[in-house]
Amino acid sequence: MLALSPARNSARGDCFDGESSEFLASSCGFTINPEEEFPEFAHHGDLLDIIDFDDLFGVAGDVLPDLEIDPEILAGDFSASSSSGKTDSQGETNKKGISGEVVSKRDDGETAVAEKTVNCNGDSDRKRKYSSSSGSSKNNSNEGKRKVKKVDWTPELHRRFVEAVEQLGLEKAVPSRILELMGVHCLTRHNVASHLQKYRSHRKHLLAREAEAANWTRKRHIYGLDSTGSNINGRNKKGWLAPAPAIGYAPPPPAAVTSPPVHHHHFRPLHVWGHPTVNQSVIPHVFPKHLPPPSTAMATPPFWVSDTPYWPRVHNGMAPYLPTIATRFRAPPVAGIPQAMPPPHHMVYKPDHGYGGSRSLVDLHPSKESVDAAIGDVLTRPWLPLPLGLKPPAVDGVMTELHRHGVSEVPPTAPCA
DNA sequence: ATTCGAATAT
DNA sequence: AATATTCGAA
Repeated sequence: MLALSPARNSARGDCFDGESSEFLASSCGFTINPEEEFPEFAHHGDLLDIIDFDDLFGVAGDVLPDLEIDPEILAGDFSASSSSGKTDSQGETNKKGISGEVVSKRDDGETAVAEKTVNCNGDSDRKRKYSSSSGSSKNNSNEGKRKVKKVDWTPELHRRFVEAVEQLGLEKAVPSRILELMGVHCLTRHNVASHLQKYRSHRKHLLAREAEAANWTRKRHIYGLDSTGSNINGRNKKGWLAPAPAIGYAPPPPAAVTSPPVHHHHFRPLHVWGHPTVNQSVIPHVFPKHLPPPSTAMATPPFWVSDTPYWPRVHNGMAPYLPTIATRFRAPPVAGIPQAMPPPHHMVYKPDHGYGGSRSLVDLHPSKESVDAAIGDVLTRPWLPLPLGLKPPAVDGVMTELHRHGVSEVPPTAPCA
């Protein structure tokens, strides 16, 4: 019987090291598009018969990764793989053993973590249905092998990715190291590199915009919204969270009054998208095998509600990705700004794949800096309306204070337009 | 020879 | 838009 595990990357199964696989398995998603990849079969229909789509896409639901099969693999051309065959790409290909077990053949030797046998076949039973019977035309030896074409970067995967990046520090966050730390066997260095590229570019973008926005907002926040599209939480729609300042920037203090009950988990789960905010001192070098399931992660308290650094100290050199303090500035909820209404507590996390994480209520509490800035603004431009929450002092109080300072006469008010 | 990462392709 | 592949450079 021919197991149909992909050359590398399996849709599910033990994509990760150790025990975490259960919940992470779902993260190991790849996509397959039978119609596209097996045109010839599509006509005959036997492929369709063979494949149990329900099984594939239905049951597992969102968890089940989509698989995209590489035609060449289907054809049986295993070794050649696709592409021009740069040494690079092939090196990481996992070949499937006779048993159907995937043998990792990564080219970066350093990996120790991941080598614990990556069996990206956890799902092999299901996949097997695919290619088995329809023999490959070219090379029967590889019958049924499907090369997974695309990796679906699920929130969990991304989380691991980000965590790895954080642990490494942006400087050292190169694909091979990230891969290592992630401990996801079904990924290749290329997969990671690609994701990294996107990740960086998103960040760059975000940072640039945020800096700009912060600037703008800082000056004009009394009037309204930040025009950037970033929400006040610093996360864009896609959830590529803007990084926290690298150095010397203390996280905002927890909100005193409004802060919801916060639980301090020692192994605080991470936000799915963007930068997980990990307590570096607690998180093991290797990704914890007992990472809590996504559901738990969603209830995660805001990053700064902990004694941990918001952002791992990063030495420099990665300047392009480092935000400035200004970029972290958040306009306080002031007059005219819709965000004044705090979100319900349950909105801490949004499990959609939309990469959109929302922060908890506490997150919205203006930082001291923000408040100071607001006050500063008011002092600078007293003619503008006061932000919500700021009340003018009572006349009596002012008078008293003036008297105390030796001012007994106050000129008549000259109403400003 | 390997790995990175920007550019480019799908 | 997301991911893969290519390709020059370190």
